Amino acid sequence: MNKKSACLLALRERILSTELEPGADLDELSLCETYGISRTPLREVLQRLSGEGLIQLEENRGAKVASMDVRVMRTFFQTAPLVYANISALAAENWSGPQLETLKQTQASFAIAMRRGEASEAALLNHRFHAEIGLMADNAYLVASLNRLLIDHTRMSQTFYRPTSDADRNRVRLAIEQHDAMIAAFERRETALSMDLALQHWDLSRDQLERFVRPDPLPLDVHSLEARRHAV
Amino acid sequence: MNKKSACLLALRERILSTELEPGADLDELSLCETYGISRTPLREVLQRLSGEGLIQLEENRGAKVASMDVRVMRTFFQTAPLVYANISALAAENWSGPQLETLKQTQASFAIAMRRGEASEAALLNHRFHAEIGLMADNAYLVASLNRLLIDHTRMSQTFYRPTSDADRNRVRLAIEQHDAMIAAFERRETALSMDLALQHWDLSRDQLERFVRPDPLPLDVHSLEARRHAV
DNA sequence: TTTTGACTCATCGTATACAAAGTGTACACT
DNA sequence: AGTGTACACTTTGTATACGATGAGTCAAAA
Repeated sequence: MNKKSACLLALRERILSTELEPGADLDELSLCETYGISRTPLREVLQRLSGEGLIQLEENRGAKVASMDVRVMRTFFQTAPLVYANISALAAENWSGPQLETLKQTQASFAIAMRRGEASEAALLNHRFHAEIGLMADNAYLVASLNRLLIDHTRMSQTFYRPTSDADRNRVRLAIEQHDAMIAAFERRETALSMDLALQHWDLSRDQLERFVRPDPLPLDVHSLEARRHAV
Repeated sequence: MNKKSACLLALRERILSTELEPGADLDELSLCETYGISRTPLREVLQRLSGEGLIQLEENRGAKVASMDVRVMRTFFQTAPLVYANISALAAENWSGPQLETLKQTQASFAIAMRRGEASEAALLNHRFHAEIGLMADNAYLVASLNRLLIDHTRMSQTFYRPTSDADRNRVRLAIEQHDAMIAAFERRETALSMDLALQHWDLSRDQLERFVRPDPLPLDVHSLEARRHAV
């Protein structure tokens, strides 16, 4: 029971951090050994992960980490702003109890991880931040979409949290500021503003992600390569 | 493998048709007997159903059919038009291959079931109709929301397919016509029209569902009761 | 009479053993 | 030499037995 949920948590993180790469095969027996449980509970964990969209199960052919082909990318970019904006507005409207406090703590941890350069940790905490906004929205239907989006978003954004230039570092700082602005908007229950901030946040993220999907073309000659080197 | 998926299908239908009522406890052993499989595969089926949002699993406390309390209703009515409209537009844009043909067949079966007064069958075929539109939309993210919505929608609309008045029968006929109009719009890839038709379809459905959620108040005195009887 | 505690029983969770399916390799035949 | 088939091995699927947890009941004490 405890080991099983530990296994579930661990596999989730390993998939989200792309330590287990999209499309990778998962071997039941070795996973059993790793997490010290037997096949029955492990298979239940796999069923759960499959339900969350993190892995894909094929009859008599084991489990694979959910793939991220180019076809789904398009729909990702198409769908994300709609869902993020609405979830954000709903969160401002519906959050209750200690949820905002929890969100603030996650944001604090996120900022720290970022400052320390712990890239994977930062990506997971960013994931958690947005998942918690989903909980605040209190809309089981839309959250289903949100969680699917966040899986791919987190996996794609791995590089984002390993900034290699000042421009990148600025973008990361802006992202953190946007999180703070969102928290403030939620606190005041400013629905329209929350929606707007979510869209701004998305714009930033999208620019970064598109670079991941469609990286800068390789330099054509030595001169542009040199120019590039100084720019970075 | 065959018996297992049969069990999955059957349980899905029994839940959607509210033969298994929201909140009902599910006993593993009796389900094993019913479907002729042992507990291990049955539990995997339950995990799957849980992933789809049809049942809820509680640690050491078995499985319950997903409940439908009033709190989620509100978010249902809030969310449905957004998702249905967008799914419909995407379906018009993205359907491919034999999907439209399949949809037409489902619609035909639906109309027949309706004409024959097979209420449960009609509700399930209506569910399938909209689930197929989800597949046509080809957007894994939004479809996650759609499927959650359809679960509750189908369960709530059980009464809809048992029309008891001429007015109700007219509404059902209109619903069937709207399905046909949607198919035509998809066929011509008319995105905007498809979205509009989905919203019209939703309006019709919403009126009916609200009656289910908030039924007409009981008559206050004998006179209004009498008037009511003639109206219906 | 009510409340609390222990005991029993039903039900859930896990491990292991066995059966089935799929895959890869080696050998033979064309 | 290339292809096809058969056999063995790896991996997945299922059943069953046993251990653990929670719920219900009965009795005893306050």
